[in-house]
Amino acid sequence: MAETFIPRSDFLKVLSERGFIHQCSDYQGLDDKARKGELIAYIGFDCTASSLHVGSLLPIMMLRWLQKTGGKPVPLMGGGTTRVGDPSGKDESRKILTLDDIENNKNGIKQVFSHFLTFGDGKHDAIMPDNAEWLTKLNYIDFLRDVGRHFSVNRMLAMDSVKMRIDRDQELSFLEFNYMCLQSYDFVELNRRYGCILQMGGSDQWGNIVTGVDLGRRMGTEQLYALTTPLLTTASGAKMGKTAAGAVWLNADMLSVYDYWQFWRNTEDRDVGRFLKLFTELPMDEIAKLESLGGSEINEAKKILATEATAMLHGREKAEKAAETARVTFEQGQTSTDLPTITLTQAQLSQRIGVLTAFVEAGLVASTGEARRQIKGGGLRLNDEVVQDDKLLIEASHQDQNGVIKLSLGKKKHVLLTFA
RNA sequence: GGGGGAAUGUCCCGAGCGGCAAAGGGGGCGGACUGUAAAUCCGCUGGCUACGCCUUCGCAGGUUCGAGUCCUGCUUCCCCCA
Repeated sequence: MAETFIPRSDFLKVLSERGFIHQCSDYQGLDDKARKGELIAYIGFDCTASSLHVGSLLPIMMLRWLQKTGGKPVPLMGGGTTRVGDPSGKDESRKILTLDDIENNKNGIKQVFSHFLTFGDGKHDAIMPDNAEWLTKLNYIDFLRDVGRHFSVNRMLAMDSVKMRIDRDQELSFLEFNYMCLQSYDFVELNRRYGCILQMGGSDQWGNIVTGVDLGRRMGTEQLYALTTPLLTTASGAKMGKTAAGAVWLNADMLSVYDYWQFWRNTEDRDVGRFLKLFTELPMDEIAKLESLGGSEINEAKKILATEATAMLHGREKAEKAAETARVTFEQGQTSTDLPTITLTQAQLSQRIGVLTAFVEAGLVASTGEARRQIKGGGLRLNDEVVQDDKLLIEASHQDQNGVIKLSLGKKKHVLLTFA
């Protein structure tokens, strides 16, 4: 952010010292607004998957801080815009989702927000509109006359998201080309309906957001503002939120609390401080202490990061439990009964189960072929013993005193088998 | 409308004189080293009832003992000329 600008509002002060800010259309103007009264701000969320992943956490945290500093957060469901598809930052058009998919995705995504925001009818309570409410009612000719006339195709062509596609000779359909018009219109609509004056988002949204600010001016709203976050990558340059098993989902039914905790626990050293600021609410001086830890002591900071971040999403109790499970598993080398568990039948056990099948059932490997290869590479363990023989049969004698069998892939991934 | 290219292992990029489960990267996973980190080194990276069988190179046919590789038609994308 602008070096010369020193924010005075609580909202911008927090965001800037924690590293949330990449660009703002008018720091001073926004700061003044935030100081004067209640700031109403929105962030749009596309309904392209049935859960958000950690990549969306940054914007969600901004809404949370907004609420904590006296503003009113408006997470906007993109039920309408998702039917069009945002071309920003993508070099190929996305598959067109069916309305059913979008509706299902929306329901999945909604759940997450209640963990981070307080909803209700109060002044500072969050509200969650869906842009399908107004976008699907638009009449084409009316929209062109009232809104479309304010858009300059010349300028739209110059925008990064569009230009990139054109420069690379990649198809950009008229449908997608309209996305920014709809997003811009959302901003105006949210201003009219709720008095929302700020739109936030990732840095890839900058173009779409300022286009909305501009549209507001032309359509006679009060002054609107744009604020974006930096694109979040790990210190080694990887995109945030992708792991082997896929995305780091926020919904517990798609990624267990324990795995979520593990995701944060495995943060690179260099990222610990940055992540503590962005994804926890620990005070800055405490974070400063944690990030100054050197060598292996930084692991303590990682555990705190993991527990704090997990507590915010899944609750303190579950987070502590995940931390304890990890402690028992990694630091004492014991089998915690709270590790992810798969239940098979007693009948299956009595007929004995091939190791390969067992690891596939446990979800640790995708196929028996992969299990075979992992065995060759020494990557599979049964009750902490390296599996040598791919013909090994698992039977009752492998159960511990609690009737549990532990399967591991590598050193970090463990699944327990129980029998009912 | 005419001419010329391209589509490869369902993560991506990308080689491939008719014998190919298909070179090489990237990414990912596993191993070693560590601190559940990074860097580095090594291995693996179609499926299965597994010394065998099955399915893969845009789609559909054809030639051949044998086709990713040759021929025909189709689809999609790119380039040049109109």
